[in-house]
Amino acid sequence: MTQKNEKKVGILLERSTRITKLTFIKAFKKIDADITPEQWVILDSLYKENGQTQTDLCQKAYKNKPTISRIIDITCEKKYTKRKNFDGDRRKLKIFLTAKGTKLVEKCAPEIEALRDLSWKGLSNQDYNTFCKVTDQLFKNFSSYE
Amino acid sequence: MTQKNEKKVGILLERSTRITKLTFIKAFKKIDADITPEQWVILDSLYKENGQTQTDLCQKAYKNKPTISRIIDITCEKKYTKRKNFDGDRRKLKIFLTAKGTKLVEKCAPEIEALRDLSWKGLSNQDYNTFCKVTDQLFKNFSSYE
DNA sequence: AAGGAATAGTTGTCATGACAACTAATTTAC
DNA sequence: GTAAATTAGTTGTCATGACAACTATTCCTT
Repeated sequence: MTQKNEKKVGILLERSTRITKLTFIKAFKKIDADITPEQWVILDSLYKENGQTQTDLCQKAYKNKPTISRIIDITCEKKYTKRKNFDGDRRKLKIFLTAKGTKLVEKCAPEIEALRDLSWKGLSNQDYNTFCKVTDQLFKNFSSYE
Repeated sequence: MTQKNEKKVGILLERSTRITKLTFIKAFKKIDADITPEQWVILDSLYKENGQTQTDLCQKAYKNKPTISRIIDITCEKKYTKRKNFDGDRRKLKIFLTAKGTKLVEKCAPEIEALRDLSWKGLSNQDYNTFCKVTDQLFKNFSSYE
């Protein structure tokens, strides 16, 4: 394991995550979409399944509740989403994409698709599968830390 | 490529990055070290090579200049680092670890080492190599976007 | 030598992410 | 039925990260 100890998982992940996010930022700017990568994650999730609770969104996006709440504040302000009461449980809210939000998602989808294609260029299905395996295992390994 | 398009690189990276960072936060708390993961990256870099410029640190950490400047503001306030003038170029500063900073790095090192070991548990050298290859390729792929 | 371009670092602003704490509502245990 | 525990979402605070803009300094071009 000595060879691996020369490489830090953190820096590899940070680097990749950062440039991925930066590239998404550029893409949105390129198509003149007023949205951040993080907001996109939420809107895209709602596009697939509209009317989710904030807790649903948290879990899907691996984000914490305060962060989700704040992102939704902003997407509501931009009129991309709307908060509605959840029938049967007064604590919960349902979050809906607006027509404006739906339009935006559809506008962005081709460019994001292109980004996805770009990201895996020069890599095989096997590479992808190993990447998934590694990220899953990292998640498991760190989930057990204390 | 249709299979891969079901999976988004962003979310995989985000998830892994987040839990990695969270685990580092827990580790520092566990050993009662007053430091964040991001600050650690800077201190560790200085431990290896003391007296670097901020730009050096930026490049090594894949962070932008304002962020580095702010992190160093805080590490200076905590007395872990000190800014000094760079002989021969009045624009530049050299950043040094203090004795307190050095002590902190040495205090943290075993736990961070243990985290490193934990992170790769259940994964092979081959997995690691593929992970590196994938993250490098992602970096390259996105660096070419526009 | 002079002026333009590039560089090092800083400041402002906004967004996101972590933790802690809180309120209100629901669920669980007795 | 009641009280304790848990849950959904919000607010506060601090740290980080992005972009834009800025000042001072150095480098490059003419």
